[in-house]
Amino acid sequence: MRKPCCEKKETNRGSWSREEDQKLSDYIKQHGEGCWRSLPKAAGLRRCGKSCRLRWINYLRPGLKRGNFGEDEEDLIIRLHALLGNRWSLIAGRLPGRTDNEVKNYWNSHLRKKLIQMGIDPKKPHQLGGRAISCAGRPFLSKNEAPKQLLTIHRNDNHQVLKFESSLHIKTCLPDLNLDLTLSSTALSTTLVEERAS
DNA sequence: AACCAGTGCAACCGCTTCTTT
DNA sequence: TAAAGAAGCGGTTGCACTGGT
Repeated sequence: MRKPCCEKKETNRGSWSREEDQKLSDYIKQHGEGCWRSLPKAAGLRRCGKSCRLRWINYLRPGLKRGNFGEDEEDLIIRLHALLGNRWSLIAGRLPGRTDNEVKNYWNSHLRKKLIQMGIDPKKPHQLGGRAISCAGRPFLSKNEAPKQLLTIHRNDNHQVLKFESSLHIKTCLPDLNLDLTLSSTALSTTLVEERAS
């Protein structure tokens, strides 16, 4: 059996106070991130290391964008979700200033409903040439699989074929889903080309 | 004004993955 | 190679807030 990451009876739970935020920010600014397990004690916080990490990553880290998602961000999330499934941290990694928790919450509270209203079942696979790119949250890429290098894109009247390395071919059949993707093994940069059906 | 239901989001939990020994 | 510990991740929960009655 693994030991718990902290003694629950000795730690605060629930919402963070300003003082706690300040202590955490100050400590990380001074010593940098890392060693979350020992951080609470060193920073004088009665919190679990996990809790500190979450608080820093999601709310205190500099450069975070707060507030409403833009239309371009929404589109990007929808497309990346179709491609990657519920891999929120990967999706958030493509949205500067957004966190995985924020993207996940936004998907669950806004985008899922929006898709349903549009007649798209977010749980059902987006059919891409008979190959599901995501199904019930499962991505077409396996969990340990690095994004493939996109080699070519062929466009036809109402679909496009994305040709990846290792002979992974994807045909998009959704008329309003026009992707211009550039994928590499180290980073996935995505440029979206809006060609919505008028 | 009080109550209730719905919603959104911050935080927690437990499992998985990664790293170190 | 295996085991143990740390970090990361996604699902879920709980609570504050809001709008309707």
